[in-house]
Amino acid sequence: MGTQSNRCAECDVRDMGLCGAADRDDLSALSSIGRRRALAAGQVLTWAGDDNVLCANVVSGILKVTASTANGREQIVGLVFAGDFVGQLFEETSSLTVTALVDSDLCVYPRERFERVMAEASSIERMLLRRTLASLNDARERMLTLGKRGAQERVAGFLLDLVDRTAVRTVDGSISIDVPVSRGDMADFLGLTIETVSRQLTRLKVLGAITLARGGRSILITDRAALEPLANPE
Amino acid sequence: MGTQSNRCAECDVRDMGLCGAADRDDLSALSSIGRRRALAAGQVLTWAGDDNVLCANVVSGILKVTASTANGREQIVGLVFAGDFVGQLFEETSSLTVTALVDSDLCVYPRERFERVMAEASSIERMLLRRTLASLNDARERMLTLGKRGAQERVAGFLLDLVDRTAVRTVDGSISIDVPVSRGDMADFLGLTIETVSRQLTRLKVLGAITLARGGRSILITDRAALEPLANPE
DNA sequence: GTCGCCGCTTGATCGCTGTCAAAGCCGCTG
DNA sequence: CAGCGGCTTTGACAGCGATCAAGCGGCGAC
Repeated sequence: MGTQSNRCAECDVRDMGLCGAADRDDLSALSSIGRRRALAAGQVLTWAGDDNVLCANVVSGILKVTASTANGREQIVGLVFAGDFVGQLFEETSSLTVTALVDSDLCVYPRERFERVMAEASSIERMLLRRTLASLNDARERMLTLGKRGAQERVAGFLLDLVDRTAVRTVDGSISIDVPVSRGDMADFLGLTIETVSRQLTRLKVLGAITLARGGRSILITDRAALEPLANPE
Repeated sequence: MGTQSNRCAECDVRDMGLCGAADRDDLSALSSIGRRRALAAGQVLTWAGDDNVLCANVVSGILKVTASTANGREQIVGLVFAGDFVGQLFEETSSLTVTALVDSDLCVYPRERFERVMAEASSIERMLLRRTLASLNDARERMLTLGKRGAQERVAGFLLDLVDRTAVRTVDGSISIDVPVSRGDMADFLGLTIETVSRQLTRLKVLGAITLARGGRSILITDRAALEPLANPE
């Protein structure tokens, strides 16, 4: 390890994200500048304010991207999953902090070299454009949530999003989901406080829509139909 | 008129935005599918939920891009100025409504044809990628505002942004800015209500940081230094 | 097993912002 | 010039979510 003996061909995300769209030549160009890197839960990849020297593809795990105000309040502005790309291309200094939420593996590139490779690799450029447009749509949907939705709608909507992303259907009609983040991260993501998130979850529990387990980290959706109108009330 | 007799070469935004980066061949390809279109203030270019058939470059004017919840609450998720591109590429149906805030001129393209032209025009693709990345950064900064900042910070910050974008310095130290939107739009943009925005503005007036004129549509920044800490408190 | 820590939950209270309502201001029309 | 209508401002009040402060519970260390 340490070298790029991990060729892209045997990468877990070979068919996902940027790499999935790259043709053979472009992929080998990418592969020559990438380095594998493991990040433990809680470790930071990039600090806001630092020189913006790297970007990466996520091979496994989940990262959070946070923005923060001058006086230290934090907002999660994006979650990054396996196959996703993370980094602020074309910016000299980074305004965002990127942190691993769970143990994660990345394929890290020097930002400027990545940009130069990409300029010659139109298949990669095209894919990145598509993904960036998709991220922009996500961001806009979340702006709507942060600007106009109440706490109950935010929490219920978040659970439904999680279901669509990582659902594990169980024997009876219920759906089990693992919440990959702490209550604090959930609150930062939703623009709420820990306490409000917790209260909304117990409200949902009392309503019979969900049950909590494993110290709140595992949620069983017992009545999805009840959740929908709470997330999107008439 | 009605034809593309308005060739790109004589366009007001020839050197801005997408067109500014396009090389000669790419530009003529683009020019052959674009049509000029004027939009009066208040007119809608695209409705959320409709088939997503077009995209455009803004030649002059200002548009707002809004997202809305099922029960009708609206959030402005972006403002589009001269030289900017607007439209949701690669989406079959649009989730956003685009409305002119002031009389505007656009260069409108059929979305799918634009995508096909772009696929052959890497200079355009590259420029669009850069702009989309910049929009994403904007969106994330705004998520921080919507999630974590108070009303005073939002309003003061909005004014400072306007100053940086469209300042008209006057004789004494003061700075005059035209607010291009109604109080209602300002509120939608900031995730507040009309009344809260109005109250914050009069608060700034009482503090001596600004004075209002023209029914609130023109704002004189009399003490920018006082505004900064209100927008970004320690 | 038991202790201690950390994250989650629950409770009480406060303040900000939204809501509802009315009045003011300005430009426009006739 | 008078009257009207839309936008803005101001006021009173209520509600939601933040804040402050205990409890609770699970998990690991010893």
